[in-house]
Amino acid sequence: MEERILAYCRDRGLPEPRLTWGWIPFNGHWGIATSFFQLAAAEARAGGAKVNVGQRANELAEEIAAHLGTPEGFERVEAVKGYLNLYFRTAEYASNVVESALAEGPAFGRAPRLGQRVMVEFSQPNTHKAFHVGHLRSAILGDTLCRILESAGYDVVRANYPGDIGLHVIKWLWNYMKFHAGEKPEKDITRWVGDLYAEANRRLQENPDLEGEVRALYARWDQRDPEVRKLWEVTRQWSLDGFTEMYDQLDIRFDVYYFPSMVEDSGKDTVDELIAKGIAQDERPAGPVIVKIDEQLGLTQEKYRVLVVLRSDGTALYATEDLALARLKFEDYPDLVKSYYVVDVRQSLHFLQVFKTLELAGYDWAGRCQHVPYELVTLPGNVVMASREGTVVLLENLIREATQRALAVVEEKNPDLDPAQKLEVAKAVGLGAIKYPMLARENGKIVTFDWQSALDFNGQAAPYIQYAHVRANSILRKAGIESLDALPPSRGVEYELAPAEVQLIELISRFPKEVQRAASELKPLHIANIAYDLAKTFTDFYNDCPVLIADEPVRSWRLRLVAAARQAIANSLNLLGIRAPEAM
RNA sequence: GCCCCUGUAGCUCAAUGGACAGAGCACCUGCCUUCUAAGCAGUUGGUUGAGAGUUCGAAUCUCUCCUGGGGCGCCA
Repeated sequence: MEERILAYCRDRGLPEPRLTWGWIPFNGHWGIATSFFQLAAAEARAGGAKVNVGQRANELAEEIAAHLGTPEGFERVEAVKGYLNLYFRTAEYASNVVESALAEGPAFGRAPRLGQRVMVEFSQPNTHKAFHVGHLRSAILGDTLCRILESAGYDVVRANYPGDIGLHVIKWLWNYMKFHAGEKPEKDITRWVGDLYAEANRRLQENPDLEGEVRALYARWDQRDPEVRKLWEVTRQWSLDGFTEMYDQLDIRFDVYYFPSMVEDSGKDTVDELIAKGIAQDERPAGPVIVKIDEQLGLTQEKYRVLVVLRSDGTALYATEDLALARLKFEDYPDLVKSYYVVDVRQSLHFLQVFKTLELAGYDWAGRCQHVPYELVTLPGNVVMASREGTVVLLENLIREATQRALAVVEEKNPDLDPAQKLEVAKAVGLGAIKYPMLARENGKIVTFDWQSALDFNGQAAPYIQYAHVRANSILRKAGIESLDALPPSRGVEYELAPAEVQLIELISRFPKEVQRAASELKPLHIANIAYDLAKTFTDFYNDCPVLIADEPVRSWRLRLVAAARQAIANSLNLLGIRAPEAM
């Protein structure tokens, strides 16, 4: 097609146009479009004469439309306001889209394997602390990115990096040894652990004299006191068990766990290496070990500034551990083409510094490390969630509340459902309602959490998309179609499609491209958008186009379309980590 | 002081540099004897923070301001 247009322009002595194709943005029309404003403008520049570009573009579009006639595979060609619109021969394309969605099934939208491995590190919760809604975004964003990258053809390693050492752990241990010795968590491990941490802080605030005891305990820790280390191991595991419960509920899993405690020593080795290479400057004991990155790079304007890689007392910092962790990841998986860090935006400079320092140290994989920043989840009034301030919404509470609320709605809407299924639906809906708002906005935008909108199951939200899936499923069930094999055979489209049908097919056809785009831009938002658009368009179809009572051949074709739409909706929900219930 | 992000309808957010800037929430008016009303239809609502520039064309790119948030040598 492009060839013919280019040839036409050559023949006419027109400048070579740069054609960019897009979809025709009108509902119910299916095809591709390009504009001739650029060509008209180029022509005007070359000619030097004053012309009305818009008008000339339309003339060109009309000329070319006339020249093309109606090419093979297209139904209609028209020129409108400077655009050349090529309408697909609907029947043929519609059939291709629906049949490929049905044939590929759960793999619809998935790209062929690339044979390339990437790692995504996400959800770095602190052991010995509460898990609250503020921690949820990294977990959900990271999980969804993994699903998207996997679908785009990558082999994905899902990594977690829980903070298992530091002052907060010592405070917790101190409180436990002094006031809770011998106690064990029963259920709600994470809540119990979090409460003890809050209690520790309260005690220390009420009686600052006790901080001496905490410092003493820290010293014992540093000297690797066996009793302290043992207790740390046991209690750390409690926390991790609690996290695992939480991740299970959220349908999130990990392939590998890294811990600061694993890389504390190797981090110090890395710092020694940096000093030996002359990259880091050792100012101990008067000062810390630092890397003057801008100076190393010969920059006159400050960009990377100075990274402190080791405290003056020789103890490790976050940066110390991150240097070693980055190495460890590439030791474990030397073939990583990318090593992503899903961490909040406040650490942008930190990662810029760490990765640049590793590059200075000569590690060629340093350029493959990439920070994927996201903004925080705050409470109304821009209040940051902090366990010490008590300004948190606990994840358990949110899940429980959302699930209960969803259960109440199911009871009301669909009382005949099997009780076990009601619970299933409540979980799917409750969790979907929690996840969707975290994914349906730019990573760099703050999510303000409030109970009312978190528990609103109406409108642009996961339950709406799930409901569209349920309706599609319901039609097929009533038609007696239990599996795809029971669908009427494919005979192509033998009637003129309604606008709602064309629109639905167009969206289904766009789904695989959106997966690619979401993967290359690392933006789950695109999937959240296409999922909602699919649901919305299916609902329009549902209202406009009866299926079960339609005459043949309409009925048979629409049943296949419904099955294809159900598949596309299910696949998009799956990428978001949201379950698609059969009924609700 | 330097750097990053952000600003779109009353609120929360969308929008490959392109056709009338779209949804949801909220408000108001209707629609269950038709494939599940967690739905649908309709009404109301905009000088895309301001100003300049690039471009045939700018919410989108550049510059200068302004608003809000964040970061900047021993916190994580």
